[in-house]
This record gives sequence, C-alpha cells and structure tokens, in this order.
Amino acid sequence: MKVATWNVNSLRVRLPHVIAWLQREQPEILALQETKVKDDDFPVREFEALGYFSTFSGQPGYNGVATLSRVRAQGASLEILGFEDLQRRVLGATFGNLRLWNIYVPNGQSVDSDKYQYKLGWLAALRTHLAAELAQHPRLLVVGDFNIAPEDRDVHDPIGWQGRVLVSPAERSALAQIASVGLTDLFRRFDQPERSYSWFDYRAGSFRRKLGLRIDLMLGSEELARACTGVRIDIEPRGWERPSDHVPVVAEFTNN
DNA sequence: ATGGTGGTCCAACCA
Repeated sequence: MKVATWNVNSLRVRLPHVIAWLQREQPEILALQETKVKDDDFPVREFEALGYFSTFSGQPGYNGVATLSRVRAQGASLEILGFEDLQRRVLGATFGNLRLWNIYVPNGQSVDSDKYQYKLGWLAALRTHLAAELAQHPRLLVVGDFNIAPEDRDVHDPIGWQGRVLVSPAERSALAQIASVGLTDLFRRFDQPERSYSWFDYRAGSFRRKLGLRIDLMLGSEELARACTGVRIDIEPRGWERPSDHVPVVAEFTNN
C-alpha cells in the first residue's frame, strides 16, 4: 500500500499536477494540504474519473485539507478534539484498517508573532488529540505539512535558520511531545540521501540551488512503523511548470 | 539584498 502527502498550495492551480502525479504513482491514498478551495468547488468528479474518492474540509482562500483514496473513507472528523479552530487544517478518517490524520500545521510566521503562539497551542492540542486517537487506533498514521523541520539535518542552512520559525526549539519540542505519544518519523527509519528536503521557497532560486527544509512528515504508530517498507521524497514535481513550493512524500506499507 | 516569489482575489494577507 502506497500513501502520500503533498501540500499543493492551491488545488485549483495545481490540479493538472495532482492528476498527472496520481496517474503515474497510483497511490492508495493521497493527503493534500493548502487546497484553498471551498467544499462546494472541490473537484470531486475529476478525481472520481481517476478512481479516487474525495474527503475534504476547505474554506475560501486559505488552508484546506483533502484526502483522496481508492477505498471510501469511514468516520471522517474535521476537528482536533476539544480545540476550537475556524481554520480548516485537519481531516481524520479510517480507510480499511488504517486510521489516517491529514494535517496542515499553522506556519507561525515568526517567533515573536501571535501566529507563533497559535501554532504552539495548536500543536499542544494535537498531541492530546493524537494520544486519544492512538488509544483507539493502533494502526495510526499522521501525515501532512508540519511546518517544523525536526532536526538540523532537515535544514539546508542550520546556522542561518537557527532560532527562526519552522526550526525553533519550542516548535521542535512540541513535535517531540507529539512523537512521545507513540509516533515515529517514518522517513528517518530508512537510509536517505543527504540534503533531503520537501519544501523549497519560491524566492531566491531556492529549488535550483536545492536549498530547502524537510517539513512535510509522516508519523506512524509502532504497528505502522513495523509495516513501513520505505519512505521517499519525490522532488520531480517541483521542477514542473508553475509548481507548488512543496513536493510529495511517499510511504510504502506491507499489507498485513 | 530586512529582499526575493506565488496564491487568493483586488487590498492586503498569508506562506
């Protein structure tokens, strides 16, 4: 089973990329973030034509998450338990025996902004929520744009980035707290190329110079970590015409 | 280089 995550930064603009990528990769599940499309406008039929069901939680202009799947989603949830959020950033659902949360963590803007405090509060609520989820669902997978680079090796220039939003100690600590409920960064369970990044700023020729961050993650429960046979980042779509600034991350799992 | 580019939706915000 192949599961992928991709922040598309507008599904309307990126629909041709998503379709082309789905046709090539044929994943069982693709989690999308920053769809920026309201539910009435979601391209359900376009994905149906490719053999995918769509589950989505969107709003106009910002945010929005969607999960495409070969099998129909069961029990979709659009909220972090007990956390009021007007921003559509999470989508939980069950696919067969897999429990999947597709998340778009707040960016945080800068460490001295209100948005940074919102991000830290959001992550604390997510931790509590995922602890409860894990108690109910041993086959739990949490994927999406975490907007946190877990370690310095996930950052092209750790000195230049030190202390800034996306790499700050408080954010990394919040991520470690989430992992501590029983989730592991599946990407790092395998040998990976050096300088593996999932996001490249549109500015300053970052992709051409391969200057990025690894902020798109797949966290798996113990049971799913055992079933995971590989994780890779596919940077190819970043070189396509009018790309997203993020690229897909793909994990493979055995069927048992 | 306190900039740069891109998306939403048309002024300003977000990333």
